[in-house]
Amino acid sequence: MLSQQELEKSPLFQDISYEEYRSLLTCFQAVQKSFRSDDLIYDFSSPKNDAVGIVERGCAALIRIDEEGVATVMEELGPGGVFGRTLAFAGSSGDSLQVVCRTPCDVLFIDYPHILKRCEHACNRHSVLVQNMLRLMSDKAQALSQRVDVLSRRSIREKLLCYFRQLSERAGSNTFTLPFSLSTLADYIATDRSAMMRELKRLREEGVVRSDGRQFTLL
Amino acid sequence: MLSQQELEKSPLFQDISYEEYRSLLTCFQAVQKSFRSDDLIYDFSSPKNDAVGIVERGCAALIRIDEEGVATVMEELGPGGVFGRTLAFAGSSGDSLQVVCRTPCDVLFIDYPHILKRCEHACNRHSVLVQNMLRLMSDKAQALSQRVDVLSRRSIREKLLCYFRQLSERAGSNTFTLPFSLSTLADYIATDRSAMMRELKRLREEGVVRSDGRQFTLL
DNA sequence: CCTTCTGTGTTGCATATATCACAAAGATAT
DNA sequence: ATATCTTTGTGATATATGCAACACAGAAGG
Repeated sequence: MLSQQELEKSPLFQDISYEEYRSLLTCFQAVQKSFRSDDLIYDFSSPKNDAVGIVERGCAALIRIDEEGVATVMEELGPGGVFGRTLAFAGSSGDSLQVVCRTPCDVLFIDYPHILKRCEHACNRHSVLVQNMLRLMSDKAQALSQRVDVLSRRSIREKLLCYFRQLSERAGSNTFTLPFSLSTLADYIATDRSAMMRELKRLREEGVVRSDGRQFTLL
Repeated sequence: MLSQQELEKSPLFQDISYEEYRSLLTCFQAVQKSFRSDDLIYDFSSPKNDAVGIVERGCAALIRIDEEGVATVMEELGPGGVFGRTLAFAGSSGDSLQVVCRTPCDVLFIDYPHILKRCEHACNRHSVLVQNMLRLMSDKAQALSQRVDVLSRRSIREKLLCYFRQLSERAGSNTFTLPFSLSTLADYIATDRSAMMRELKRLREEGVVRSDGRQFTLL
């Protein structure tokens, strides 16, 4: 349950009053849970719940682990991040898909079909919520598009540069900070870490980028 | 302008009457246009319009062309397909992004911010439309997720198998048909065509798949 | 009919990338 | 402080992948 102050910051409950918020929680059979770092938030392999999760506070990550145990970061989920079976990955049967807590999190679970169904009460707050949800889904689609943009590049060099340009654009500056470690970055662009390090060194030597730890500058 | 019959099939205007539909078009300053094969539907490089396009009928494709002129299929857009600057690709400055007509198309262009803004009339049809739009965006997110799932695999072999499993699951059968040519498939999984053909041959030889033209069977 | 184009199938060769292995620096916990 | 991690950095080697080139079939179009 969010406090009144937290509610105002919530991307999902924007423009919704505290009273409306409370009645909506009931209406949608919503459940809010808190997690600590490294907690398992959600496991797609257990087919029990078809709920949708929305990150209200903190950070989480969607991880895929394939048959050989290789882990890949599929998505980074900040506040407003949405995840759920219905809107992700058929999940090639063999591998497991999990949402893992990065920093202490509040996550709201909602029965998604309930949102898409027309409310018999035709309640006004419902439609505001749907509108907010649409905003979140647009953001998600955009984030995924950018990911595809990076992954569809044909070499490590191009992948790195593409991702750097995205970060630089987001930061509004030539200098920016990686949201995760270099090891995770290799994972994110779906290549071998050592190969990526080599390419990174080359980029530095050629004067294309400058880097210090996780801080980078495009030249 | 859709006919009454077409309207019922439209994914965006589901549960909306013909009268409501007509008043919505005005309300959203929507414009419907028709295209023929190979027509350029939308170009992201021209920053004039921030509209969102929805494919009502026919098929289109979102194509990226990078500095060196290499084209990559970013998305296949069928009926219900959504595209627009706000919900895709920052587009690494250098390369151009276009939506191209595949089969004769009807496309509806809507001013997107207008949808996300709250309607001062609080009209009921508006909220139904938002709900339908949410459904479309969910579908889009799901499609993009699956694409990421494929692209994040580390070898051509794994990419192919992952994609095949998706198609097989979608078809509900071990046998399925590719939605496009083998050449385009290479493009879709972001690898070299000849390298893909080689891997495909190996898969056939090892008895992992059977294939005849665009028809495949997983064994 | 011939021409032109796109899709398919295959090969030799160069090289980018993965694999494995090791070492040092920082982080975290005991 | 010590031990145990993870992260970063680098190199030698094997291999997967990209590239260029060619041949053939079928479709589309004049």
